[in-house]
Amino acid sequence: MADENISDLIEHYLKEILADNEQVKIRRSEIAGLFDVVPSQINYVINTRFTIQNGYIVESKRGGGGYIRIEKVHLLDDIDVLNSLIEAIGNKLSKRDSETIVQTLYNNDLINRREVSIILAAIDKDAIDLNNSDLTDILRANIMVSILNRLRYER
Amino acid sequence: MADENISDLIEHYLKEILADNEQVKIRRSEIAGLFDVVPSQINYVINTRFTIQNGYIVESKRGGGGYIRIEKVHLLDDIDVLNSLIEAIGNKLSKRDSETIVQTLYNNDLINRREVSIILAAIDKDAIDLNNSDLTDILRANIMVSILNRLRYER
DNA sequence: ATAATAATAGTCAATATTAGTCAAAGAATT
DNA sequence: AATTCTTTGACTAATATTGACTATTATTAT
Repeated sequence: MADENISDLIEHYLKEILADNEQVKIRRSEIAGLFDVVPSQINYVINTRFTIQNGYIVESKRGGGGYIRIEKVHLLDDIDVLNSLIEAIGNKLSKRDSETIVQTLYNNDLINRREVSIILAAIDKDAIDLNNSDLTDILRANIMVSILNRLRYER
Repeated sequence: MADENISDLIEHYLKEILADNEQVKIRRSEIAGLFDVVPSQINYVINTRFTIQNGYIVESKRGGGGYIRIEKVHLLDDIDVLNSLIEAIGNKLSKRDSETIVQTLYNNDLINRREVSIILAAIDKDAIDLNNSDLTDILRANIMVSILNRLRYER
């Protein structure tokens, strides 16, 4: 415990609060001041230690009264399918593969018919077409991964 | 929810009244005085939080006995809601407006909580960010319109 | 009636107050 | 030595707050 760096200390500080609460809402500069680090280090801690993979979602607001809120989410038990799909996607995804994935989700009862059509609408060719098929495949991958990550937990 | 900014407090104050009433009629300077802000901040709150997309119409009158009236709007049916939202989007859509739209869909029972989160995941900043904020707004608009169109006959 | 004045609300740009990004430098680990 | 992780700070972005100026409507005076 003695040889922790400051990012670890900040991480533990926040997780201690999260042990008793579903969420923690902070003012970035306040926490930075508390640990005597620059404010952007708080972002570093969040980006490296409070990711969705770890079961946290983060939202924030700038301007007066701004904040960062970290929320603990309950990761579902049976998410092997999702994890392997996310892994398999990588950074590009063809239309054909995306349809296969949606079908897999449906077959595994991870989404229903309505959700199928919402997801297909989101990655619809016309919606994400930018006259650059590489870019379209990248976007399709990003959007699909984002949705799959969302399906990993419930609130 | 103690440490919100003043604009949020004003928003909640008005929405609390609107929870029990179809409309609320205020004197701008009175509300400004109540929260100790300049009168034009009331306009800021209205312009950012009581837009037509959020299901409110606002009308006002100047001069003696002047007022601002905020009214909850009743769209006739689901199709109307979807059409007016699609119309309002145009070809670009900010993150803030997109969240308002999703909220409106939910308030009108057009989507459920899970669908809210799937849609938000689809238009998540990280998913559709291409280092070009104009492009991001265009993509967000495209995807949202695509989903709204799907919801028109998926029901 | 008309003109002047008072009493409102609206607009817009400047400023303040937050958080986010990114790349470089430094430290720790392999 | 190379690689990865941490720390820092300059710059950017988003949101809120403020106030000077403008526009509209009502009231009062002539």
